[in-house]
Amino acid sequence: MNEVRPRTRIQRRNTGAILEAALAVFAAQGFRGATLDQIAEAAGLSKPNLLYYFPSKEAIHLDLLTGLLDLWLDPLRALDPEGEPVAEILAYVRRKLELSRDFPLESRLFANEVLQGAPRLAGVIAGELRDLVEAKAAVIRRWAEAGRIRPVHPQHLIFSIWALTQHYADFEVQVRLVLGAGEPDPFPAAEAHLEALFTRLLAP
Amino acid sequence: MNEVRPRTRIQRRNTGAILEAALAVFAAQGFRGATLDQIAEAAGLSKPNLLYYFPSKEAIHLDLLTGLLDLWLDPLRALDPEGEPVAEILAYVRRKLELSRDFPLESRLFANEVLQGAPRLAGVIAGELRDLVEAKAAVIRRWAEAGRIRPVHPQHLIFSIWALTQHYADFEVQVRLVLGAGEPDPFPAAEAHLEALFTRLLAP
DNA sequence: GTCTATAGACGGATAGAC
DNA sequence: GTCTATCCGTCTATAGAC
Repeated sequence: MNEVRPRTRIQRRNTGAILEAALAVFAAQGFRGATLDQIAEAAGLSKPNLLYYFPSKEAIHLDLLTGLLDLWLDPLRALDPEGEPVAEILAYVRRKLELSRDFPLESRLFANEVLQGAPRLAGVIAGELRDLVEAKAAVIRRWAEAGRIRPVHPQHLIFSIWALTQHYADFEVQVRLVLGAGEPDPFPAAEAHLEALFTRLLAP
Repeated sequence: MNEVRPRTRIQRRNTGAILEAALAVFAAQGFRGATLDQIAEAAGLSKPNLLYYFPSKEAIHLDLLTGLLDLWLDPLRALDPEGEPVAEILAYVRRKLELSRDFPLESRLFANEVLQGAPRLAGVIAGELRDLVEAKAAVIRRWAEAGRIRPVHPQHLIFSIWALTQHYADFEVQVRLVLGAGEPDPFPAAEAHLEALFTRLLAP
């Protein structure tokens, strides 16, 4: 199921180029919309050569998704129960927005997958992700009960953070078109806006 | 480019069945992922018969997208410059969340399209939608300047409303899996959460 | 209006030479 | 490891009988 173990320099370079090319194509077209021709072209390889490194289109896609998960969950993992509540949540928002800015393709790959029913990620979402959210929701609930933040539904607070930050990656085209040519980089204003939003929501 | 004009009852029934079936399939699989076989099957027609009513797969998709636009923009159009600011914005949030609850397929059709670069909607987004947002942003800005709501970036406020409400349709699978079987309908809690969020953000 | 049959193009994957 | 050639399945769309 997995790619050729990259022992040599050439193998490392080629599997890397394939994954990078595939990320761009899958993010822009979805799994079924992407073709091996496009990926091979973008990676600078022939189609059969690409299939020398990965056994199938599905295998490339799965490799990308699984490789993505840690990047995606780390910011939430870093939420520190011992920290100052509002500052911790604002830092989480900031880290998540940075992911949208620096890894928009990864965000869109993930969005494509969930949007189409998460056929390959349902297990991880119902397992690993759910457990992590549960744990951090408990932290947020304790903060609220201690009066250190205003009362809030913990899970829906987390959904809000995901929705608001990922929107700037997943709907980037719409954001830019609606703002127009005047404001080329929407992220600074987005960061200020989200900081104000969550501060007013949470600060007791 | 368009479908057979539905003069007879049979034609009206069949074009309706096709559009309904196509909405489900396009929403779940995206444009390229969807096949005419799936749509025909879901509509209870043969594939050639389907192509008697619409000239091409593309034409069905375009019909759905254009038909969707009014439904999608009406809640924002209804934002009343003469109303009470916080109540008006909360009502907009509520209407938008109702769309996510009652028309999740439409939301996912739209999300698929924007996510993949809005190839067919870029014109409308940069034109009609941008103008509408511009106009309503001006209203919000005046409210803020008059001290009737707290100062806020109008466009990013609107993006926030889109992101938060559409998340419950577009990422519905993830929301349900993370919440688990305990809470079968996430919408009541979502509505309460969003009402609190925007009230605290905006109430002066 | 609806069907069977099929054309014609494309996409994933493999064979086999080098 | 990389290539050319190609197999085979699937997909959109059309032809043509009824």
